[in-house]
Amino acid sequence: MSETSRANSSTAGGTPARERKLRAQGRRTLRKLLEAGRTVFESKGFREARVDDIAAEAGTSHGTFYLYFANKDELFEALAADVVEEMQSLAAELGPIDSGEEGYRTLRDWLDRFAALYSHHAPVISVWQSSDAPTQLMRLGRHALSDLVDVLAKRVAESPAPHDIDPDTAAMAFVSLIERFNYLVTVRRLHVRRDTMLDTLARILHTGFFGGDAGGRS
Amino acid sequence: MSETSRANSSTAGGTPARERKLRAQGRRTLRKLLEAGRTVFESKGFREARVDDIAAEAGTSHGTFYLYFANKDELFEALAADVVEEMQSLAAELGPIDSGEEGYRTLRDWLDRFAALYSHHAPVISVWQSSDAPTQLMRLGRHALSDLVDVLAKRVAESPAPHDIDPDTAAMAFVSLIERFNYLVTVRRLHVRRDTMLDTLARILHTGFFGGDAGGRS
Amino acid sequence: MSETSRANSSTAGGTPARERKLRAQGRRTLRKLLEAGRTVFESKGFREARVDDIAAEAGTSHGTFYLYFANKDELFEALAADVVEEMQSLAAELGPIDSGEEGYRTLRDWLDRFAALYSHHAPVISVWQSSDAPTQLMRLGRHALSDLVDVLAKRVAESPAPHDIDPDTAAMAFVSLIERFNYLVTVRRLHVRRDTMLDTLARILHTGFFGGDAGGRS
Amino acid sequence: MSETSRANSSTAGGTPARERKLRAQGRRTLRKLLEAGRTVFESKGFREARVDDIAAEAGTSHGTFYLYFANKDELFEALAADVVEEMQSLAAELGPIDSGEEGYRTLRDWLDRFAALYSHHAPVISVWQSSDAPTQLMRLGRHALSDLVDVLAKRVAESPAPHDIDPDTAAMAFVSLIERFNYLVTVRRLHVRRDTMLDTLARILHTGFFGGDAGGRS
DNA sequence: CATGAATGAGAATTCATTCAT
DNA sequence: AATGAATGAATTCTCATTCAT
Repeated sequence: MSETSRANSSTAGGTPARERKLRAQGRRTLRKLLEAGRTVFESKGFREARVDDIAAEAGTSHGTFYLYFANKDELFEALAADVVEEMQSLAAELGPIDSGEEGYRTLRDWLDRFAALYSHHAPVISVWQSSDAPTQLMRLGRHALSDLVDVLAKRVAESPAPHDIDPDTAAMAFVSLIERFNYLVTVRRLHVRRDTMLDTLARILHTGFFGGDAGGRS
Repeated sequence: MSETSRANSSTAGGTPARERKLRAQGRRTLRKLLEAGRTVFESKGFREARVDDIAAEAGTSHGTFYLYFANKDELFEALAADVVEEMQSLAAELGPIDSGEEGYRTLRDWLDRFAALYSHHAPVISVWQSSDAPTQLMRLGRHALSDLVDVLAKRVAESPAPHDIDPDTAAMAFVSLIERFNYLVTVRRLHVRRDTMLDTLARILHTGFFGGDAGGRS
Repeated sequence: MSETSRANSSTAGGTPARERKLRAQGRRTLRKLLEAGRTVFESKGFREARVDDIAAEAGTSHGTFYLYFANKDELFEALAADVVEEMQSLAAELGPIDSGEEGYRTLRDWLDRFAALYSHHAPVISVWQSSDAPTQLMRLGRHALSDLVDVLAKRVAESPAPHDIDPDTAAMAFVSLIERFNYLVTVRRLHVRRDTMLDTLARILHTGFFGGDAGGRS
Repeated sequence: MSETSRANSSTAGGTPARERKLRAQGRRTLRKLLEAGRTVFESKGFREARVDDIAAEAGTSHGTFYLYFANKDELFEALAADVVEEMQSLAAELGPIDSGEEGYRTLRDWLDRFAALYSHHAPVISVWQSSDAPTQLMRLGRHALSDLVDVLAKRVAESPAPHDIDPDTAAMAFVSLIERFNYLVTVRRLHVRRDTMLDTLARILHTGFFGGDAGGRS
């Protein structure tokens, strides 16, 4: 069950697209452009992605792009909308984590889902985390992650953590760790076996943040 | 003692600078350009930084820049050289971390030094971690951090960590956490009190990675 | 009959042009740029020709140029391709020159055709002969002329020339004379009546290189 | 005796130099700059020659150049002055060429001297012949060569040349041939034995322009 | 005298965006 | 709906020339 539900992949489109009613062909082109955007943003980053690259990747012409999006930012936003939403529901899914084995499993499963989400949306998320985006767009990203931070802060606060741990700070640290780690694996293509990754991260996070007993020592 | 010794800030300069003999004034200008680079890279990121911005910040003219560096990359490299070196010596400083209170203190001190290094070199480090740099430059960054990862993997392996933790993976997670956290604080200007930050991170990392006892629960 | 057939003037275009499919308008612009190149190269020489000048002369904007050619060199090459070809077929046309009146007429006709070719392609040829072009481009020119030198060497060797004449050297001398003379006339605008020019050159060359009898002395 | 007398190599210098009285060291630097100019102009042509290149070649600093010459043009002019002078005296040396063996020898000797002059001054002359120079400077060149053309026209007119040869046109052709041929040999480094070259050119020119009997046919 | 330092007017090129077919 | 064509602002880099030490 490591797939987050993302039934209706963004069919939004930018301002130009919304001002017309799209027919079958139009919707197809729109989808191709969104997909192409994902691909190109991932490989080149936001600034380096050329509208031309995206159009070429989508197999349409340069001008067509502007039939659907007012500019690059809008395409990005369309992609980002999805992510924000998914990120929020993922945050919502994160229930209390107790310090026992059950908490460990809950956490591990959740990390699995987070990894799945990340790997699909890496292009967008990694643009957020770089300073490589117009400030405008970065605000989106901040919102997406801040929900997560809030929930995490609550979970940490609930747990029997050491007294010198500040929940908000801890939550930020938690997000830092998983965001960046997934970035290394997904974007920088550092190879780690999925199981190893989940075992290790879950154990560390459970122990470090949620009072988990480190269990059988080696 | 939260300041790393960085007496001799890079006075290297790029190819053009090395091909001339600099007099007092020249050396001064070189230093101003390096400093300006740091400033501008920090506020705008590598790609968005204009050579013009840097020159203006340094209070020199456009063309003067090219008297000292062949291009933006070279300026960046000059800055990076410093960081690589400091990062390596910081890695070397990280001795064994035991699971007791002494290990905790060692770790906390080291994190303090890391934060100091980061805050001074944020512009450079944050460029490395974004995909926002020519691949050429990123290799530098990879080297700098991989030393750190290696040392950490060794320290984790030594410690009485849970059996399902893979030291290499853990090391990556450790670096992810501290790099990104400091990024948020330094570049994104998220406000956290220094003490809170050190207490929280040290406690979490000690507990999560080095078998530290979480100490007095709340 | 002093016009060489050059029906299909180069419609090639540079790399960017070849990567798009040109419509009627595009082809027109391409042609205008090529023609503008010819004009500007002729009046300013290769190095002094500004891409802006060429664009202006073609009545298009700056950026449009780069829709058709990657840079000045490519435009030049497109022009040069034509010349090389024409030069080679002109070389092939040069049959044996006997020492009698018929040889004289053959030679005079050929010089006429050479002059026609030269006047149309002066901008390109004169760039070749100056050291004023990237070495890359000069190689093209060397090939074009060396064919001519080869044929001429053969013709001179066939003719009853004095024993102390080296055919290869003579061929070079021949090409030197006609190339430079036409340069002076075409590019430097030295005024000489066409007939006078052809009469004089044909007579001199026939006598000097092909054993022609100087005919009725004055 | 194939060396033209060029006892007093230009010691003129540009405006700045003339406004000061040069002492020993100054004169030495001036000479080094002139020599460096020759070298650099030869290898790169006028436009491509950088003041920096010249200064470096002369072993002085950038700024020093401007102590002696107001700009690149002036350096070139200083070099050219010599050539004009030598060219004129070489023109003056060219006496009548009869159609016999004596005329042949006279011509051959003169060509030898021309070749010597050319090889020493190739940088300057080849700049003249390219369109690669400010029009200002080219006028100089035109003067230098036009003297030669005038003398040659006279010599051709005197000789028993065919009636359809126009002396002025012939003179231009003559100059074209020898200028360009020497260019190929000197600048483009086409290898031809000196004797072969002189024999061939002298014979061709004697026969073609001065009614010389082609002598022993092969 | 000599030389390092600084300047700024160009020149080439790229690319997002608008337009016409 | 699609696409080729055109544009021009923005950017990097070069280099002749002037200045200060």
